[in-house]
Amino acid sequence: MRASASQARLIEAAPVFAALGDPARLTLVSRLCSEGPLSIVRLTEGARMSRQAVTKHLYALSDAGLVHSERSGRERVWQLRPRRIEEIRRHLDQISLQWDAALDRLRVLVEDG
Amino acid sequence: MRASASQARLIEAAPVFAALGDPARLTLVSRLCSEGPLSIVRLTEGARMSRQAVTKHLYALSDAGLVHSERSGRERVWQLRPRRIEEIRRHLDQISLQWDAALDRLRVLVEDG
DNA sequence: GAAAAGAGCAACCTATGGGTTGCGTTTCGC
DNA sequence: GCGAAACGCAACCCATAGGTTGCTCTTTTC
Repeated sequence: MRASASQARLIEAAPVFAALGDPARLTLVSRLCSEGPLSIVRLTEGARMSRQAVTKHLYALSDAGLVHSERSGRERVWQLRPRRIEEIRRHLDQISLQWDAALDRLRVLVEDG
Repeated sequence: MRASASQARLIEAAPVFAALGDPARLTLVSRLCSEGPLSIVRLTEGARMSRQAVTKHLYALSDAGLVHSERSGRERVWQLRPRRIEEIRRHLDQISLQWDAALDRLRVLVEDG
């Protein structure tokens, strides 16, 4: 494939990386990973910030397609989006392959880390 | 391993994700991937911004350990940091494994995407 | 040795990200 | 039906990320 094509695909990943580029959001993702679907108040417990801040982070993750929410009674329950996350994984794998290829090429050029 | 341990490791990755969370920086990484070590003017060619802006992005990537530079005569040449990038790959793989485990668990709970 | 190429430094500007607070609205529990 | 719980909405605040411009300094080049 041409470099520009793989580059375009790489750049599409920017919003996802950006969404994951915040400790608070990574914490939320981690909790949804280990604890399953949770409401906002649940997610706010243990987080060192207000419910509104948590909500904003959740919508940021949602915009990147990483999580998904649904109203349930007076609660809104958030959970990971498996399919989307698998897509991203494949994306990362693809990037990794390109990196590997690039690194191999670079190792031929120079031999330091 | 305990959830808090894997969570701590995940959160350490935040600065790296943040560094990659910008289209301009992903473009720079991509170019260093496909074209090898490049000077600042080279990297500025084709980029829709000033040399200073490119420089700032390069130092952002450098702070995350993704690239590395060296003065060569009147030029400063930037390149990827293979070892560091491999570390990050292993990191991503680890995160992927955790995600897979979590997704398996979630699939047991609910059957939608 | 003078001009030009390549960078570094610093000041500055603006939009936005991350956070808060206050208040209104819906839903649950008794 | 009434209070409390869970949330949505909106305004606001502040730091900083991302970008520019202008000037200086060093290194090539001819």
